[in-house]
Amino acid sequence: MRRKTAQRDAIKEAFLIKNRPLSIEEILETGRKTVESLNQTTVYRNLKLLVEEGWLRIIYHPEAGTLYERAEKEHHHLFHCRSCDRLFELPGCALREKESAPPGFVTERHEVFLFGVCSSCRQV
Amino acid sequence: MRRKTAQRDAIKEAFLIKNRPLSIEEILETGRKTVESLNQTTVYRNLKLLVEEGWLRIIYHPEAGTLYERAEKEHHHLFHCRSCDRLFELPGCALREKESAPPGFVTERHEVFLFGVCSSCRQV
DNA sequence: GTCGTTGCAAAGCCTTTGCAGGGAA
DNA sequence: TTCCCTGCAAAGGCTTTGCAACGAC
Repeated sequence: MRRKTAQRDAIKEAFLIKNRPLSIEEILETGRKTVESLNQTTVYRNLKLLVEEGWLRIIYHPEAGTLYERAEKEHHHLFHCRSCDRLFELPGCALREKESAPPGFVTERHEVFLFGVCSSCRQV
Repeated sequence: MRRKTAQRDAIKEAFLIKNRPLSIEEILETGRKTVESLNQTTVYRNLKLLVEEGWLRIIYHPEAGTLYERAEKEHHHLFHCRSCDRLFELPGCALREKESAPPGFVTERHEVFLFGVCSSCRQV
């Protein structure tokens, strides 16, 4: 039986507030605004639980490292701006999944990481 | 000035022999067939050098972990089979890069990881 | 002989585990 | 009261750094 704790609520709340992929550090930082004593180990343990129960999804990003995001989010691609180092969630999907693998292969899901310069940085 | 060493040659040779993305462990294992004394630290140091000089490229794969591959390879996507756990390099590119990001964003490169079942596993 | 390289050990990250005390139900 | 959860410390992986010896040139 899973119990309700202030720590776990604070961690979940961090995702609802920020509404974007978060690093361990950001989760800890944001969660501590609600539960000051929030411990790093507790964060790791709860992230694991939340991934197991399908509330979160893990992302291994080449530039940003390990991130977590809400699992219920619609499929999207991540764009990393090399200028401002921000990560953008892009709507839609420009991958032709049916043509993504040779005949006989069954593609069940995919991850796309885009790299370049975002529109704000472009204009400067 | 860079010197020619048996260790570095053995590491490069591993990529030429295997001709696919390799993990640290595989590089070490393969390299030791040529230079028995090959040390893990030496591998790490040389991989860093080879990435810097553009001979290798690093891949952070969600399932396979950190891998290295020859930088001169043509652009391709990686397919991971959840049944046999093998990694396939797929020819071609099914991403419509121009449409991959919103107006104003400039996509310079991308990485695509596909997940599913390969044709050999499918047939069993 | 010079100084880039190597091997070994130690140190550094990031993440997980052990354990006793604390708190939800 | 039960036993899940937390915090702290210690331990585990993977990767980097320090240092003395080695060896390419």
